[in-house]
Amino acid sequence: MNLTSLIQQALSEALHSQYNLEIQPAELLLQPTKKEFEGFYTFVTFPLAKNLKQAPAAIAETLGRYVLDHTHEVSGYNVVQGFLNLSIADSAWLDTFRVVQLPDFGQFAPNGQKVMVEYSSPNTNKPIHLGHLRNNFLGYSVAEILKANGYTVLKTNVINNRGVHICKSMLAYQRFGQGQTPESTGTKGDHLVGDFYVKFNDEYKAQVEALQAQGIPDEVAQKEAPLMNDVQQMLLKWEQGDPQTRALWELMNGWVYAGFDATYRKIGVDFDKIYYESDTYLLGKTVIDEGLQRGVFYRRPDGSVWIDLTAEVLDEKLVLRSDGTSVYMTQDLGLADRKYEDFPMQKSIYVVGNEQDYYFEALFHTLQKLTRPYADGLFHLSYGMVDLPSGRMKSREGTVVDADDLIAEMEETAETMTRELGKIDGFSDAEAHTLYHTLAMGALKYFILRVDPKKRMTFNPQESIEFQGNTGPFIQYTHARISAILRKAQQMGLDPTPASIAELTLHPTERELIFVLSQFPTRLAEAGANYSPSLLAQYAYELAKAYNQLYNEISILGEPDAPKRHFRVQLSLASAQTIHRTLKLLGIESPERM
RNA sequence: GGUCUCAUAGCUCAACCGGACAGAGCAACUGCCUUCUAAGCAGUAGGUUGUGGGUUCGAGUCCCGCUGGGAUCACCA
Repeated sequence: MNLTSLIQQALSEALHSQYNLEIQPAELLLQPTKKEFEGFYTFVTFPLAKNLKQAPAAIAETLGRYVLDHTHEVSGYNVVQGFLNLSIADSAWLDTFRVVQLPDFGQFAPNGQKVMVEYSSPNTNKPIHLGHLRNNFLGYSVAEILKANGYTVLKTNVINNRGVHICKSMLAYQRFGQGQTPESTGTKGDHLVGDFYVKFNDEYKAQVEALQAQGIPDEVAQKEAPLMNDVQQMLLKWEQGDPQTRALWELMNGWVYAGFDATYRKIGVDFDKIYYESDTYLLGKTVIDEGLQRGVFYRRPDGSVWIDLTAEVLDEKLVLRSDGTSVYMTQDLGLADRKYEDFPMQKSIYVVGNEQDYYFEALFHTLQKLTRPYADGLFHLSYGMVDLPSGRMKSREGTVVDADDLIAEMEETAETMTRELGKIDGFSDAEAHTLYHTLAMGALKYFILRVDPKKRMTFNPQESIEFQGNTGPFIQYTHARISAILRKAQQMGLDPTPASIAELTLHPTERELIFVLSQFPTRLAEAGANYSPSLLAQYAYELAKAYNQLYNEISILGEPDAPKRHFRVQLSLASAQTIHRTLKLLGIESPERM
């Protein structure tokens, strides 16, 4: 039993014996004691005052007395108004530490539940940019966190590889591509295709302006521009399976996939299953028929199909166009069924920006009305947009921060700083470059993941490459620092593996560190329940901080007393391992040296 | 206009069912490397939590109003 539940148990008994009050231990909430007070755990007695008809301080005093007398883990208490602060005996801290050292500490047993996490879901026209990075980092981390919480997780990626937008790139390539390839131009495939998408928009804009100059009104000009007609033609050909169109489509998509793969590998995210929209976009039509038959949907005179969600405080939503072609909703209905066939899950998480809150609400309500067995487990992990200090990223204004560029820049910074600090003595070139990449990704991922996913965030390129303070590299540094100590300990013949620990008097920083270490499972569970990597990012920071405080106050290898020295080496090992595990759940690597 | 959402130190972020004097980092200023990695540690300064009410032992947190951002409400994807 861990310390928290032990104390809850004791308090529950105290309430029973002193006040004849029955409260379940788990309902007696403890909070960490504020630093300015003595103690580690605080129990608030205000809520009990009315019930027990006694002053909060008196209740705290009574409970404190009882717990101190009956629980040997509690070594003291003090009362401030209605706050009961409990101090913990060193022997109890050592017991706690023994649990922390166990190999399965913080590893939740399989819970038999399946969860699908869909994330990334790019569009094959656009190389990955900063906004996508938040999606990728979040999705990956949430999936890993859920695994650690005992779920069986399937990571999926739905690639939006068809439609008008793709035809735009294809058309521009046909007209202006001159047979270029990623190889011939030395450009990553996704960037090459993205360039043609931009090219299309430029040419199209020019045509529209030319028409406007002839006095043709805006809307007409936009529709009548020859390029737009050509795109519609091409889309039609694609849908009819025209071999030439399909061949070009496959060629260009192939380049994009290769480019995405390279980026995914670089940022360290992966998927168990990839869905291509070209394979699934027709699936929804049978769902439409089913919905019509069951009266969930209705058809308007023009042939379009709708669902009435006004009772859900939404609106009437179109689910199929009057010409019988799919809208987004149509596809997602079909895909939802397909996902469940492939992986019968209890939960299905869609990692998508909060601009689509309304859409997902409508989608989920629709699936509810269709009484899908998985409908209750659907969850939209809605995250806030990433702003630049100058405001929102706008592709039209060229203010989009490209992921590949950003990472390259951060690697350069990492290299500069590492060299300045003279930290690469004894590194081979390859090792040094691995380190720069590890640090760059650590800085970037931590910078993005430490913010509550639900909140909109500002990405300041200057601050994201800071390596000091509350940053990824600070935590990585702590890991490297501990690794150095462990290497030295090994040379000295000190065995860091868990062994019997003598009864010791602990230093305050040791107690604090054990306390933080012991919190790992709780924090992991919270992060899982809230789908929030930021909780773990914060935890990693607290842990690194606690270790560094200890490091500065007491000597580890220089400790003359052998049992103490041995204990501190073990404490160091447990700290390094827990930092490593926490960072791993965030998708961040822990270097041995830096 | 309807709906949703956000507003905390100069900047970027915290604050677990409502709990103690609202915490970190950056930036500014002070100290600490002949001892395990100073990408570190310790400290100073910085706040009427946008604003006005309400609920209660207690409100950054819950409710209502106001102000100011953002998103969304397509037979676009």
